[in-house]
Amino acid sequence: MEKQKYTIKDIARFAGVSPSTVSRVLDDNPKISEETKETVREVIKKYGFKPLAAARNLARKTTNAIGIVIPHDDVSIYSSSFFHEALKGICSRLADYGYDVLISSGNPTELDAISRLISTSKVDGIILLRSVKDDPNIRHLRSEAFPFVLIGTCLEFDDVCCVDNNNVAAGYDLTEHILSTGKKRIALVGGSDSSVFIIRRLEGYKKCLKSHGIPIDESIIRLGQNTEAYGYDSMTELLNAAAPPDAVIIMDDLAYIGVNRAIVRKQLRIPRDIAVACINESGDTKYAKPALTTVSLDFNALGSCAADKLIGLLRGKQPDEACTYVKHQLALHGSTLEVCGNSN
Amino acid sequence: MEKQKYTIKDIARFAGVSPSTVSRVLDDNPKISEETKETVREVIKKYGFKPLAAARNLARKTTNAIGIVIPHDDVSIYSSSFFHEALKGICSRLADYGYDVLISSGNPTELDAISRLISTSKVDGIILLRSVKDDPNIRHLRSEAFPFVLIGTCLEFDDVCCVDNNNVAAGYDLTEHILSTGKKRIALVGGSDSSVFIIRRLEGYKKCLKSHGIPIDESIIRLGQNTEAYGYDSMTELLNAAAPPDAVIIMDDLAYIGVNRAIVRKQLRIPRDIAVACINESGDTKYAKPALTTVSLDFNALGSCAADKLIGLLRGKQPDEACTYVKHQLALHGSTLEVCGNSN
DNA sequence: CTGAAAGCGCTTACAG
DNA sequence: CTGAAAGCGCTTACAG
Repeated sequence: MEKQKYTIKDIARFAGVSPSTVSRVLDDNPKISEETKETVREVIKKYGFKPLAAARNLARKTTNAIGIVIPHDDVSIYSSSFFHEALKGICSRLADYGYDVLISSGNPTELDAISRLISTSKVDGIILLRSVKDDPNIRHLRSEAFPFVLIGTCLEFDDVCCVDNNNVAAGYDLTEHILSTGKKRIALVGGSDSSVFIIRRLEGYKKCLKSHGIPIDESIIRLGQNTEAYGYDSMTELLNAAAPPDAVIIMDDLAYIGVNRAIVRKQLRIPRDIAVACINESGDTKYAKPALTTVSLDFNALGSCAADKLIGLLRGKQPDEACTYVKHQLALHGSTLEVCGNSN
Repeated sequence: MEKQKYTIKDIARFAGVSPSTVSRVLDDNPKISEETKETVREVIKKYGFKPLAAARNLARKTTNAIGIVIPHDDVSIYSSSFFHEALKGICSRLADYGYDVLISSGNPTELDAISRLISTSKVDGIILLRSVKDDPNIRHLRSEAFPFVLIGTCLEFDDVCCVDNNNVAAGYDLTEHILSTGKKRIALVGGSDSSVFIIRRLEGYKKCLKSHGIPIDESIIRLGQNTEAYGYDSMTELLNAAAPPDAVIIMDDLAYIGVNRAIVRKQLRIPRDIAVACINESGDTKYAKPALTTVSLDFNALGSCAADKLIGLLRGKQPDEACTYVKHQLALHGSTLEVCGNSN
């Protein structure tokens, strides 16, 4: 288990140059002649030499790592594939830049984890996987002037670097599509209205109705929780009302199962009696029959884009815009389109 | 943004001792007098001094970090809360030991990520979040004699350090409970029979039937995939058969929705016509009506236990047993017990 | 119980 | 274009 077999000195000796030169070759320093580089590279390769991170970091006074804190209390953030996908996007992009990703469980709170990461100078920057209203983590990071990027949207400060789905556009596009199929009365179900992303999807929905001259009926907007139970109860109420909707947009994936159950129970046909669409597809929505029209959100891209942006910050590049939007995809299927047979 | 304000030299000067002494106080070295410790600690606290990790690691020739690789292709591993919970367990326990957790996306393969972690000596050990049959990762780690712990069970080598749920017991206990309610014909649905944990749950089921003198009917065992579609199709077939089961155990959470849909469609009463139970509860199973009897698996404990075990290995402690089992919990509810009203 | 000194394996002005 | 030397901030035999 001799981990670090060779040091830069060994390589220098083998290659007949000085350690300084080896170091520069490692860095691809343009001042070194191609000839020397070739020789040294061969030796490096031959012996499988890898510079020791700790030594390099100490000499450079950098950590070459960024930190991530695991949210610990919020089921909705990881119950879909968000957490896993975003993490993957972050890690693989940062690996390209040669950065490590340090992950810390927010113990006892996320703020503690963040303070620890900063004060022990273990990371050069932080990626936040979510934010809440009046977020203490963001406040702390700002007050420390510590480089960070938020995945999500920050309502309080408009200079916070963030990467997000364009939730306004997602809400708008889906509404637009459903209207184009001839439906007139689109209900909204599921997702907490204290979540920023839900608020923004709602915004897009309203904007679209307005632009079509359709009045907004608050009685068919049911934002509460992203759970099956909430979806079932809300949808049941809506369907039992005097003027039931002819379409429903589910605002987040987990509510879908409940909404669908309410519809099945009423023995309604999808999409004839009621069109169904969902923002944020997931395991739950994948096997719907008829296939479910969704807005699919690319969480992996969210992660890699956040990584890009943070690296930019660390290199002193001021971002073009504080918030970068990642493209979403409208996936049109039988639940809003009268095409394939209903094989329930 | 002056991250590292003070060095050990500064603290030594302020405290009127040598850097060596400060270092020893940091380590709580027993040879240092309590008096000196007190003084130095106060200074450390006063200036908020934290030793620079890179310097410490270089001097100690250790990384104080362990690595984790994100599985990238297997939906079933993270679609439940497994990934998130296990990660949390690992991180918070390792933080207690003062270890960092480095996370790497398996890019392009997990094996690449592992090789990278080892060859750049960025971590002292690795925790594997899963294994497959004839696992190349395990083979590589073994051949390098690199310390690692597997979350799961390794069938090939019995000296591999692992932490797992006792899936045999889980299958056994649940079967036992259902038999105790008077049911006789228990079907098994969902979960891939190439997964080790499914194989072991099956083993427990068979063992229990055997011990009760009940013959095993392979025709009511449907192991294939952990998906809603597979659950629905299998359950439908089972219910349409000449001798339908009077109970069903769903072998993994994602198949539950489909199984339930098949039962609802047949308008069967739960548990009177058919008792339903599921191994591994999740978001999908939480809102069932009547409430679902489940074996709940503590993924967080799996993570923290794996952390304990790896730290043990790194400290040269040979583990008492290669495989440690984490306790599961049988949660008995209306889906197998004739108690609460059916509010479906 | 404590300190002076060497060393961990790199990087980087500085000099040539 | 390259090398010698100092330094990054710790730890740890060694000596007392």
